[in-house]
Amino acid sequence: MPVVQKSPFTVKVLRVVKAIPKGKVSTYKQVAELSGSPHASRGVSWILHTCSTLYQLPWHRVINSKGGISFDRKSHNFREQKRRLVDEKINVTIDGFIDLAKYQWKKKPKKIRAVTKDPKIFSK
DNA sequence: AGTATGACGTTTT
DNA sequence: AAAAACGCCATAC
Repeated sequence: MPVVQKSPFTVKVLRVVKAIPKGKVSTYKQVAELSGSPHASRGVSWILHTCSTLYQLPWHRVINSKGGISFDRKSHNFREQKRRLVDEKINVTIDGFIDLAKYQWKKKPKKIRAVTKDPKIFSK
């Protein structure tokens, strides 16, 4: 059994994954980006592979960028992931695809402001 | 220190 | 349009 040591990257990934709200999904790529290494999607998958049970992660909410489950359709993992998603009221096709436009988690859009500070801008 | 492995993603055939 | 090639990154050994 691989012993899991927490590197800074690992810690971030765990934090991000745990932050995915129920009923939403994210992608390996998105998790990598939010963890500060935009091209580490493979690293993310590896961490999920090794740490998901140990840290009780909502690993099922992480799918690939095509919006699909990255397991073989006949595998036990596939069925389990699909079941857990459906349990959260997420629509999953028979082939394990999810509508990203509908279910993808959008992280806080960070309030925009400032431009509206001065009312004169709007008075033409 | 170098090679191998992934639940990936993108580009090129 | 499907498949292969290529790039990428963190970790294991």
